[in-house]
Amino acid sequence: MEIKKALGARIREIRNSKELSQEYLAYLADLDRTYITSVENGKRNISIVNIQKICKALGMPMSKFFSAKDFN
Amino acid sequence: MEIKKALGARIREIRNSKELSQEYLAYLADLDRTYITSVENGKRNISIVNIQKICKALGMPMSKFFSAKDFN
DNA sequence: TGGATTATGTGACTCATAGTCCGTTGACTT
DNA sequence: AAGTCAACGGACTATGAGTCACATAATCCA
Repeated sequence: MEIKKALGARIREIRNSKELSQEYLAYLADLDRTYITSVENGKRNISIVNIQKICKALGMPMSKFFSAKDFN
Repeated sequence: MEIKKALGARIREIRNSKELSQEYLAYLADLDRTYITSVENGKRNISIVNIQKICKALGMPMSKFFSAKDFN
């Protein structure tokens, strides 16, 4: 899968597993709700700083975030 | 360590272990030579597409790239 | 049924910065 | 001296960050 889509899908997967809304995740990560939407839908080429923000908000270290087989 | 610096240090570590010059890595990754310099020195907020390009050029899956303890 | 709320998606926009391309400098090597 | 490598700077263009108004669909409940 294309990397932006893989990353978005991974975020959505974790967010759903924790039963967080996009809006609440956005609040936790200090990002805009619509920005989270577009990232999850693979429309943004997100940078490392925002990846880290989202990982922190999801309560997951980046090492674990990227340990999914999508990133092999 | 701050994320941009950690990521730059990680790239440099792997690049050196493979004995590649910045210029040759830039060529492999289809990026600019001066850009690799600034990324390695933690000055750039690199995006996921370019992280993937560099990982491919280094011959390392992103999952392994981020498995270093710097990213916990 | 209909209106209120919640969650998500989209297009368009501004602005800061990502990223390129030119060249220079200094350290090290042969 | 000449070559390689890393770092840096200026000027430039491309693009990501961040936000907004608005749309859609689902759910709940009066």
